[in-house]
Amino acid sequence: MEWSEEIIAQLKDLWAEGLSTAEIGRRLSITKNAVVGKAHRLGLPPRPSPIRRNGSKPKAAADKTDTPTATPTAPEASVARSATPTPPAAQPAQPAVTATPAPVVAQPAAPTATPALSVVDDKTARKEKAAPVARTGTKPKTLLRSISDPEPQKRRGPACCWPIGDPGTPGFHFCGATPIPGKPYCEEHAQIAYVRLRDRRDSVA
DNA sequence: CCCTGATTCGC
DNA sequence: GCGAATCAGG
Repeated sequence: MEWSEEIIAQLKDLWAEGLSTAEIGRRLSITKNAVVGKAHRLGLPPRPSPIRRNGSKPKAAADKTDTPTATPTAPEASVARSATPTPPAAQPAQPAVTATPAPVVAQPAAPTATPALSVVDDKTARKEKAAPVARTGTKPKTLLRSISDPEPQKRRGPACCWPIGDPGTPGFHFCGATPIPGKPYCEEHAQIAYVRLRDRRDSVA
């Protein structure tokens, strides 16, 4: 895996967005393991992990240089590391949600120089069976983050909010095309935006 | 069973 | 450094 700056940037962004590792992986056309592994190496803030491995390892007992209980006066500043910008309506991305289409807030792989778009259908191959219609009540508005918005929205009509480029980058902007009624993305991007779960199990064998 | 993320370890 | 395998909790 060629972890270019762009990919890493996207990973970070997606990670910060609160997407699950598997979700990010799907979007970047990589495995969740790769995502997690890289995320850790990058020193990204760990997200609510359901577990905390600590028992003994049957595989290999990594005998480290014993860990003394040097407890260095651990502070308590550990507040909610999430501290998400909290978008207008929809939640950032609740990992707890199951069978959910791609979080509207999250920005998928930017079409610009991103293999995901070309390969995404490879593993995800959305059959378009279950229309990822926004959950009743959860109206995905055009939640723009605190990014530099050159043109907020000249037009009043809805615009595809598919992110082009990376947030924070000078050339960053949104698709802006006319979205599908009921969806925040245009038909083109809606296809790749809404990726249903339960699919990459069989791919890998 | 499904999902999730974390860690370990061979490469 | 990378990621599959594995572990582990909901």
